[in-house]
Amino acid sequence: MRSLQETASGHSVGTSDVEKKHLGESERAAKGVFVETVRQVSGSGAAMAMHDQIAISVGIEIVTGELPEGSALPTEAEAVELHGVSRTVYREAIRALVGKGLVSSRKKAGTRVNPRREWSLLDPDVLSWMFSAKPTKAAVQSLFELRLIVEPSAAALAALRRTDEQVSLMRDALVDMERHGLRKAAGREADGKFHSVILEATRNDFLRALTKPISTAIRWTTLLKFSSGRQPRDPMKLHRDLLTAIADGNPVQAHEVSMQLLQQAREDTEVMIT
Amino acid sequence: MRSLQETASGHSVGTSDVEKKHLGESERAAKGVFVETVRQVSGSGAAMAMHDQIAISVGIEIVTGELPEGSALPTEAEAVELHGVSRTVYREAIRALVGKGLVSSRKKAGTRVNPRREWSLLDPDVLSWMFSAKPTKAAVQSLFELRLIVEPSAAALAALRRTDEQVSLMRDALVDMERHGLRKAAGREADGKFHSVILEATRNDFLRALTKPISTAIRWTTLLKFSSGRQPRDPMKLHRDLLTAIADGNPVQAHEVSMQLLQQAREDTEVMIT
DNA sequence: CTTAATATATTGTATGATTAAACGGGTTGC
DNA sequence: GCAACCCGTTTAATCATACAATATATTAAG
Repeated sequence: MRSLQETASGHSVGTSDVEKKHLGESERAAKGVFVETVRQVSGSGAAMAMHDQIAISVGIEIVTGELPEGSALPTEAEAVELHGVSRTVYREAIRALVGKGLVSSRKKAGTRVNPRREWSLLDPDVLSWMFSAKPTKAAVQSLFELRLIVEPSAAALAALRRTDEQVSLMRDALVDMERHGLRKAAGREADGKFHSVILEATRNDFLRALTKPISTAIRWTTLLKFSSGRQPRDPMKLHRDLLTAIADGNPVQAHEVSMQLLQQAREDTEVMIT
Repeated sequence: MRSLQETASGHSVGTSDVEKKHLGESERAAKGVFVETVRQVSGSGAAMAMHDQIAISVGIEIVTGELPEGSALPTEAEAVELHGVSRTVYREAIRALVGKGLVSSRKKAGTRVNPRREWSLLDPDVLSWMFSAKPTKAAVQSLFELRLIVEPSAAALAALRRTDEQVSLMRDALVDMERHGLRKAAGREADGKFHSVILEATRNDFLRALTKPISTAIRWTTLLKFSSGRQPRDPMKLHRDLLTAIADGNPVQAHEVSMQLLQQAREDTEVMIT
C-alpha cells in the first residue's frame, strides 16, 4: 500500500521547505502513522482523497486536545502552507469537521474549535479519532455506561424481532470469535459483528444508527482490554447464552444476560486503564 | 429577514434561464420554504452560507426520499447549473453530506445516495431534515422507542449526579413551559430545554451527545402532537413529578416517572399520525 | 468470446481573483 | 471626556478556469 506521506509529498512539491519549518519530519511521520491506524480500524481499504486525510489529521488534533476547545485554527492561508494542499482541499476538509460540530467558522473571526459539548461524539469518525490516542478513563466509563443503557434493551427487542437469518449470522460470528480469539483483529471483528447484528435485529432505525459508533467502541476497548498482560475472563459463555436467549425469543433473559456480559467486559477493561 | 430566494438569485445572475428550465419557479419557491422552516426550528438565526443552504436542500431531498437510496445525483457540472452556484460551493455542500453518511462519491462513477443503513440518523441535521416532511409512523415509533430506552436511565443518573444549578434550570424551564403552553414555540423550546438538562446532568459525554438529536425530536413530535385538533393529556404534572424525583436524588422514582411521561407522550402522539 | 488497449466522462486538486462581513481603531460631533 | 459613527483591514466565502487522476465504457486484438 502506498503510504500517506508519499501521497502528501507528491502534492507538496515546491513547498517542502515551508512544511519542514512548521512541522518537523518526525512529527509529520507520527501523524502519518495515526492516520494509517485509523484507516485500518475503520476498515476502508480504498485510496483516500486528500481532503479526507486532512479532515482526519485536523480532526484527531482536535479530539485529542492537541488543539484545545476554543482555540483558533490557523487561517486558511497558513493552513494551506502547513499541510501543503490547495485551499479547495483544506476548505472541504474543514466543512466535514463543521458538519461534525468540531469547529465553526465565521468571517474575519476565523475558524475555532467548538466547546466539547457541541461535538458529535457518537459520529463514528469522531469516536475512532478519539481512540487514536489512549482514551481517558472517563471516556471508557461513559461508553460502557451508554452501552449498559442501550444494549440490554436492544437485546430484548432483538429477541422479539430477530429473523432466522440474523440468528445464523450471530452464530457464524461466534464461531469466528472462538476460532480467532479476541487478541487477533479477525476475532474482534467477529465480536463487533455479533453485537451489530443485535442492534440491526431491533428493526429500529435509530438504534441501528448506533451500530457503527458502538461497534467502533467495542473494537477499540476490546483491543485495550487485551493489550495489557493481564488475562481477562472468558466472554464466550455469556455470548453463547445471549445468542440462545435471542434465538429462543426470550426478551427478559436476553436483557439479563446482555447486562451481565457488559458488566464483565466493563470490569475487565477498566482494570487495564486504572 | 432577507429571503433565501433573493440570496440565491443574487448569485445566479446570468444563468436564470438555465435555472428555470431545470427547476420551475414554484418548485424552487417551495424548496425555499422548506429551508426556511428547518432554519427556524433548528434555531440558528444567523445568515447562512451558500454551501450550507445547498447541503440542506440536497439533504432534504435525500432523507425525504425524493432522491431514492442508491440513485445517482446529477454530475457536478449539472448540479452547479441547477443550483446556480460555483463548483466550490456545491462540492463543499456534498462533503458535508458525505460526512453524515448520506452519499458517497467515487471518481468517474459519480455521487450516489447511500443505503439508509449508512445514514447518521442521530445527526441533528439529518433528523431535522427528516421532519421537514411529515415523518412516517415508523419513524415516530422508533424515536419514542429510543427515548424510552435512554431517557428513564438518564433520568436515574441525573437524580444521582445533578447539580443544584441544573435543578433550578429545570425549574425555570417548567415555569416557561406552563406559562406559554406547548402550542407556542416558546413552550416547546422550554420542554426541549427541560429534557436537555436531564441528559446534561448525567455527566456522561456520550449521553450528552444525544441531547441535540433528542431535543430536536421532542420539538418536532410535540409540534405534531398539538397540530391536530385533538386535545392531548396535560403533561405538566408528570414533568413536575420528574423534577421532584431528580431534585430529591431518587433514581428509582425518576426512572419510573420518566417512563410514564414518555409512554403518555407516545400514546398521545401516535394517535395523531395513525 | 475473452482479453487488452484506448477513449471518455467524472470527480479530485490547484490557482488566482473577487466579494462580503466582522473587527479594530481612529475620527468626528457633542 | 465621551459616544456614535465611519473606514480600512483581515478573513472566510464565492467564482472561474485549468489540469490531474481514475473508473467505466468502447474498441480492437487474439
